[in-house]
Amino acid sequence: MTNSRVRVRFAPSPTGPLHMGGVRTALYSYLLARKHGGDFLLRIEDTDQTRFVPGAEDYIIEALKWCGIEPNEGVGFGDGPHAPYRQSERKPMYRQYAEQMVAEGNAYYAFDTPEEMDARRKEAEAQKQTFSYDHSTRLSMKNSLTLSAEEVQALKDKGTAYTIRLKVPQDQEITIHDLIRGTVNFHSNIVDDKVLLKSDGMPTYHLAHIVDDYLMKITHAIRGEEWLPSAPAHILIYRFLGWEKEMPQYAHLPLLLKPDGNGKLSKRDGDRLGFPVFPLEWHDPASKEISSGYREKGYYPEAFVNMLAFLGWNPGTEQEIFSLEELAQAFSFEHIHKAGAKFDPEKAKWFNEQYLRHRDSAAIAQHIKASVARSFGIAENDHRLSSAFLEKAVDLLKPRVQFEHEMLTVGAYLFTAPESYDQAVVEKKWKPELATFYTALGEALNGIQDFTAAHAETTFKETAAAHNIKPGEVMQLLRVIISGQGGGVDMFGMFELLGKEEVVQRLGKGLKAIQA
RNA sequence: GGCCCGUUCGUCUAGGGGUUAGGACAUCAGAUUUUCAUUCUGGUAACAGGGGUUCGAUUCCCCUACGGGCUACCA
Repeated sequence: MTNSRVRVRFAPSPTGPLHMGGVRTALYSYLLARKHGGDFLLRIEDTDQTRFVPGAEDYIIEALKWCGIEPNEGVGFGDGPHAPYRQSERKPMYRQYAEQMVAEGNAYYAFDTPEEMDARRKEAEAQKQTFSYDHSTRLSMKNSLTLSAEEVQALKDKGTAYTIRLKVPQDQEITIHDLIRGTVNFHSNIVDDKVLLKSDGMPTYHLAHIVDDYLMKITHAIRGEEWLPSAPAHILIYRFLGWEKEMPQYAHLPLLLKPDGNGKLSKRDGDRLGFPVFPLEWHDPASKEISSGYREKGYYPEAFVNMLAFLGWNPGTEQEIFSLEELAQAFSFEHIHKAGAKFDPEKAKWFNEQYLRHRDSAAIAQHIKASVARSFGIAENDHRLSSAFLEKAVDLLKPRVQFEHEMLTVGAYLFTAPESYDQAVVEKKWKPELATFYTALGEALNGIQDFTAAHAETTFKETAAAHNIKPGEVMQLLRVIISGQGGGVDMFGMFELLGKEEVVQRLGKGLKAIQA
């Protein structure tokens, strides 16, 4: 195992949209593969036909693409040497391994019907116990352990539905070596006889993932902590199949927890607390319900991935901003925290803010151009849509927002003249005798040849001085007159951006509105 | 209930037998910006509890408490 090529798989079930915890699992898997120059593959675990959700598989593929964590092998990514990568299409491959275990006495046929199982469970429940199909009960059930070979054959010939169950040996210590948790011991008596092959002929997760990991030469299996309790059964299956030496190294990741209270992060928490739990917006085909996504909320995929990487992992240094490539280099299991991490939506926003700050203004300008045009009804040839104008606006707005789309709301006054003026400021700062000053200022501004921020500021100060007015007395109201708001971007920078005509025009209009 | 995993500031975490227990988010205060935001500076704030082991435990061991996961012919 040590010398073989690193091959890591991400194996989600297409039962709905991939949630951010799943994306994190995919990310860590990708990072590990990338770090070692190995393979990262996507396998779709669709063995439960009753839970199939249309669109879920495409969603998973699109989400991985958006995040930039693309498999180099598997469903949606050109398949590869081990095709097919969809377990439903691999159905014929699994049975023989289950049968092999039956033949060798490590598994058995079970003919118990769902109704019979239910009855047993209810019975146990009545006595405040939990029914478990295991060493203690298997001899009281209807299976090839309790039935004669002839009876079993007769049942099978009749077409009676049956499952194949793992025959867990008694009184054994099963040890698993987890990459994150170290050695974990289980007693075999508490491991139940898991179903390996369902009555519809499909394998369960337990059998399927092992057969596929073995066949696909997987070296590392990274999955959520919820799988730790079934890991001993998985070890047993590898052992019975004679594949223990080829068994991938398991890593059980801590869970993502809700921001408030306790418990694992769920879709509900997102709705309740107003943050996305899915990478992409999801339209549920059955309920028609829409769940928000990081992409649609305006997150950069790089920021989303960076944030996700830090939920349970750290580089051991104080650096927090990492590109995907840097993450791949720095990634290691030693730095994965063992406890679950409460998700903090505020920090997620902070990551986006960092990426926005460092993004090239020209790129942002280009990116928001269409929505600026749409939001403010600006025609294609208008100078406000020129890259020069947009870039300056972006520079002004950049330190004030966490998302690009906020520039349109926070900085609306840069694109369109105000319709109303902050009343509180007007009441506080307006005095009729100031009218002469503002009128004079308009004229002075209009006289500037080169209408730069610096010239506008000088003119403003000179005009104020000439009128015996301290800048502080008229500054904020001037801002309100031009932008409608008492606060905002650097004022003279805004003047330069808007240009002389616009500023003078807004000044005249604003003054009139205030005096009215 | 049983089994397993876990527990450092409000949150994400670093650290590790002897430290002023470090950083980030959030928060508070000051400076800058005559505003707001940015930026800068500073502050508040943590080793769950109890036993060991040890010259010395937050760090190692045990117990307790608390939290989480699992306990399906779901993954």
